[in-house]
Amino acid sequence: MYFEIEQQAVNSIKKAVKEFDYEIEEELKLEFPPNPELGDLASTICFAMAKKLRKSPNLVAEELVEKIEVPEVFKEVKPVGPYVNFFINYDNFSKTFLNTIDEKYGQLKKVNEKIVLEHTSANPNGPLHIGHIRNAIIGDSLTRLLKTAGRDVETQYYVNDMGRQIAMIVFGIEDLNLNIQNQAADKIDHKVGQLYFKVNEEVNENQELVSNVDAKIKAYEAGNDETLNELFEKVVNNCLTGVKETLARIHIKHDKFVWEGHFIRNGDVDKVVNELQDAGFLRENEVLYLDLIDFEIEKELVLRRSDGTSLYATRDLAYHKWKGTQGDVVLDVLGSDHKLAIEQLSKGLEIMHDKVPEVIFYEFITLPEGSMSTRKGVFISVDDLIDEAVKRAKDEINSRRLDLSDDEVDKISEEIGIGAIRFYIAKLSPEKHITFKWDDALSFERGCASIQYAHARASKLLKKSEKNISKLVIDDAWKPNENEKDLIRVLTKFTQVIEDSANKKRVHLITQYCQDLANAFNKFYKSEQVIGSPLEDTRLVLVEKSKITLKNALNLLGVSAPDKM
RNA sequence: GGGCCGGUAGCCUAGUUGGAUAGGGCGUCGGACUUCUAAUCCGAAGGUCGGGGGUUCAAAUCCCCCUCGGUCCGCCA
Repeated sequence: MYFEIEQQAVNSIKKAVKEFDYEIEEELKLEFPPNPELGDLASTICFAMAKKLRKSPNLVAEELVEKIEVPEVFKEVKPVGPYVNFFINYDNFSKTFLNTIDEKYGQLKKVNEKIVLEHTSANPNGPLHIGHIRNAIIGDSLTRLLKTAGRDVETQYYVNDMGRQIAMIVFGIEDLNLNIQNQAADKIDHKVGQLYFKVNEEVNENQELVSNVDAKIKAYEAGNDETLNELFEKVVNNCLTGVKETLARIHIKHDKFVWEGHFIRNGDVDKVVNELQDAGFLRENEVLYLDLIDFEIEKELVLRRSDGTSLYATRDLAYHKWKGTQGDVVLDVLGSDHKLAIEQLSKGLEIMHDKVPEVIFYEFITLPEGSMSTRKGVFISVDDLIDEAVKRAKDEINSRRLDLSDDEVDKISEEIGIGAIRFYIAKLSPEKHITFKWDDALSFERGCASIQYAHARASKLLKKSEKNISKLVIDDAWKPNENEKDLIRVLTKFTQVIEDSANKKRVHLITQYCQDLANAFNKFYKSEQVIGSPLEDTRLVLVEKSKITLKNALNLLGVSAPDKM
């Protein structure tokens, strides 16, 4: 519906512009004026026209507006300084618009584009910590956003089973007599992390052990020792089981888990090395490396160690080459510390004429004391973060509601706790560095809880009315008042916000929309009587449509919309 | 040393393809619960957009210098 009104406005401008000696070069885009008093849509075309016509933008705006035939949905079009502003006629428009909103509101038309999106991909050497969660939340929110914007998205978790970390753990089990199950922790991934930490301490004290770890890496890569292979796989699967549980709790599920070892066993890694060799970009100097000096990257990319084994980058190259065959776009969510690595990798892919990934980078989350490290055992796990969030939410509910059953309290505190975490991460633009503080992350004033609260209020109201919502009809004579108009105005923006955020691949724009929508709804709720008002049915429809939009908007962020709070 | 990212009210932050009074939130201060849940609403105070130069009719936004913080420059991943 929004796109249709925008189109009408654009057409009316285009038609009017024909009366001037001016060619429109680019596709006309409208924007939202900074506040509703200035209208609902605005065009900036007069700046460009002014240059060609050698008149002031303000004058052009006045002349242009005179030529514009006002389309029916608008009440008026007027020049405001250099802008041409359109005012929606809410008396006519509101009913038609609200009737277009159904459960699918926000879902845009399918576009023919398959995206392979890799996110999280944390090493399976311990539990997820709050550094990883930013990757997971950005990746998952982006997936939801892109799907809603009509793209076909497949998510992948790249499993680093061949790295030094897993070899360390296997070494700990085989040679240091450590056992995963004996570690002091509840969850299996935490047990793996504990064991990894212990092996690190041992190896740090006794550097000769490093060669034993190297031997494990080499043997696993060779792949002839069945028992060893099984042990590697068992360690990784153990850890992954715990990681998947954590992700599931914050509503994240990957379509595929792709093991890097796969690309060794199927020969893709060798093929990649050979292909680059044939292309003439490989040099040898004990190690085999990719020389990128011609591409203005001074740092060479090592593809084989002096003992012949491959490196992370080698396997990643094979993985990305394959990913390029699986979709139209390869999208990676990566910490900004990977910038150089991915640049090198992209050059490698370019040399092979393969698809180069598009990358969403995010800056680190650090603790006030400094950065986190699984190796040193210094981190806050996502499980601990969730537990704390849910606990705080529970205290909050218990202080407000005494009429709920224990089961209800548990369910709601889980929804609110998870929401607070996801919202906190999603609302910041990814290039912003975060110093983690509990109180910032877990705020229930405003923030996510107030949005969920708006939804709960809407639910309660609909239930309390005891009417058959699907049968309600909007009063033909309804002329929305200011609070109603403000709410409708925000509702119309939803599809535009989705399209815009999806094009920019920036999810934090959605959080602001959620906040705006909740604010508009809460204000309406506070100021206007619904049940018992002469406009009861009409307002109930408005409440229901707001509820749907709130729910769908929260869903883009992986946040659930409770019916009670 | 070089590359990349960030610095916006007491705190967190949006806006960075140049254009409307720099938009939110927290906190502070003052109001609103006999009325559909006050996790709410209304109002107010609070800004040298890190600093300095420059380009422009117009700069938080573009260019140059400086500064503070993060990060990368592994035969780690």
